[in-house]
Amino acid sequence: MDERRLSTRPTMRDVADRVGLSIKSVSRVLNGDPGVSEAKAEHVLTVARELGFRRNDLARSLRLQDRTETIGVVVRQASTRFYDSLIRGIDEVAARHGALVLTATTQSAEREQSAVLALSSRRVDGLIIVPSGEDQSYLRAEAAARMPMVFVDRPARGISADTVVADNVAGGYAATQHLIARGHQRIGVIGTRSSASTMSERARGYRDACREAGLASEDLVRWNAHGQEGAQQACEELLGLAHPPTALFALNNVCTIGAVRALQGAQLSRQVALIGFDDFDTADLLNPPVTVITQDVEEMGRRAAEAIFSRIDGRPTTSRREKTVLPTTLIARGSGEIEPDRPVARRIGA
Amino acid sequence: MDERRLSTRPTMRDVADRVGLSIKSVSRVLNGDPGVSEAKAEHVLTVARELGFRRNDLARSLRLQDRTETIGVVVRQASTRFYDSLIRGIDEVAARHGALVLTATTQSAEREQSAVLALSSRRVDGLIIVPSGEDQSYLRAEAAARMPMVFVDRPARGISADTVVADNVAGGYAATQHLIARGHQRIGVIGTRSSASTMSERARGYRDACREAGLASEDLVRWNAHGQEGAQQACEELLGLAHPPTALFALNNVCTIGAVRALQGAQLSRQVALIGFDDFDTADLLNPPVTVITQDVEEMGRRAAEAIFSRIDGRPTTSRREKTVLPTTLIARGSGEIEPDRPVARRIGA
DNA sequence: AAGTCTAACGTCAACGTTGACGTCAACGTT
DNA sequence: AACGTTGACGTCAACGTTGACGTTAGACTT
Repeated sequence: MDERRLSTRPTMRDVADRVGLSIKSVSRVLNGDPGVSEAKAEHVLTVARELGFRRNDLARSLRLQDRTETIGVVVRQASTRFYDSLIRGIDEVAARHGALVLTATTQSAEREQSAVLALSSRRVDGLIIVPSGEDQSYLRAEAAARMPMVFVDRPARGISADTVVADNVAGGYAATQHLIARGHQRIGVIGTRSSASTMSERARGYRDACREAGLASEDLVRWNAHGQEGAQQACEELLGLAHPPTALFALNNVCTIGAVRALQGAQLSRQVALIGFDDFDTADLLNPPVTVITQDVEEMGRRAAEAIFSRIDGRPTTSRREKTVLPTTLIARGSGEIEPDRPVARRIGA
Repeated sequence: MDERRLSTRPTMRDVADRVGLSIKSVSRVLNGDPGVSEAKAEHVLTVARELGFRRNDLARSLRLQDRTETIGVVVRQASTRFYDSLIRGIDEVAARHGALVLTATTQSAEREQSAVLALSSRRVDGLIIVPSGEDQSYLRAEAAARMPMVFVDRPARGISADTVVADNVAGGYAATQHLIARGHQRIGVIGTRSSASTMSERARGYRDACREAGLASEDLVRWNAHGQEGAQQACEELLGLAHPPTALFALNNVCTIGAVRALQGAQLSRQVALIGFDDFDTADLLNPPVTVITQDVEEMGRRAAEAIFSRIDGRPTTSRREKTVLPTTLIARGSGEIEPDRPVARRIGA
């Protein structure tokens, strides 16, 4: 009764044979196109259901030269909260456009390229990329073919495209000024890679604020603090200096958590101020609660998705690249409001 | 010089025309097949690069009936940490098999089906699903077509397939017993949906332990604590009872964080014990540090991916379904070791 | 009665790629 | 000199689907 090859999915051909119609009529029914009698249409649908027919969208989008109704997202698995929120924002907009969001995650910067190209080979309608590699010029071909692309969190290098980023410089500046305003003169900084633009911009904001206040800064910046352990060690090193900083600025949330760990370990949570870049779930539950600079990551996702769809829906890919810069906000919770221990003489004077 | 239609990607045809070879020879070169002279092969590669040629994998896998070298993952965006770790585990194994992992996230249980079917229509080689809907019988067609499928975290309903889950009952039992051993007799439970098997199994472990110890339990279980706010409210309600619980068991990490918030708000963090199911980043930094039952989510991802690939690589999809149950571990950090306030009389007696 | 129209179908070719198989010239063998 | 072998190509058909364009038979017009 069922002579089809095993382990192969039924096609319109199979449905058509069973119903006694041409494959084209089946296609019509399944796409809701007119030109098939009510009765036969009904029959087609029944048989399709019975056979477990699932239209092969690969073949479909091969034929219909245009849309696959799919957008690709490429992110590196690293910072915790970022990923979730970003996708949520993208999903929200994509759902409104009836598109599917497929995310490819990469462990390393090197695999970014293969993930991106794999999505491109699958002919997604657009790409949202959080670049982690040093160079995105491998996307020149896609750019030439006018594939809509948006870079999020950091701008691409070696290629020009729409970009959605947070105002990292302003965030770094705000954090630093907040600390300076409370009397801190020695502010330590912990970051991962100085080559990442997010990191270097946050640090630039820090340096700008320091310079404005007439503070030296460079000797208190520690790069290459990878993972929570790395960040913790970097903090411990800073705290162990002859002239230790009285405040810390952690450039992302992994660093922030490492810093909290270092401060708790050294029993200094209540003496040394801390501000972290990017909020995290339990920031308000720690002791003291952690003051942070937040970026609205979900909004970044929404903006990126909107940019993609506006390109897909006609805005020419050759038109001027847009760079969206989203503001950051300081949320004071306690750790950033700790004042430096003042010299005894001045304390008496106060 | 460049007369191709705008905004269309170059195909092997374009490369072939430029080189003056047949399309088949180009295909050979691009696949590293033999039968093309060194010199021409070189030329083909150069031209392909110049034109920005990217093989259309849709067409390729349409032709080669077999693999797309892609596996699909469908998860619901909800619990924080779970997602990241799971994908990391899956990615690790997939990378070893040279496959791409494409993740579709869904906001709601209703959209699970459309995401799964979209991946199926794109002919992924296998599906890893964290079911959130109530029923997965919509996958019958895929099962009939022997599409490899693995369900993670919860078993599917309405269809049988390989499954990878944590030992939720044992975890719930261990948490409860840990509290009972420290003298707690009234243990409150906060969970989201009693209909989710993870939740109900953890609660079953709790009830088993209570029954064994001769404790009543049911009136201290609070369901439908959605989101951190919901969990916080549910806890506050429990703590406000005439006979409040002396310990809390939060059934997932969102609930745990809500519970911490409630306890801190009521200044009871050091009086009421707390154990959370599933670890989270800052659990050891809270005050007191939070005792948790951990499940190795990354390992769940690895096992699921291994199961998928073993099905893809030949293990017949008709062979017996395997259910992998991973152990859970209790990590004592402080919050779970708080003892109940004993009545004065007994305290003197001790 | 011949013509026009329409609904309900069908045929064909094409999307981009690759397996199966064919052609042809150059070469080595006996 | 006839034969087989080999390397370097090319042709064709097919994967599953759909747009463009037939082909019928019946209903409706004049």
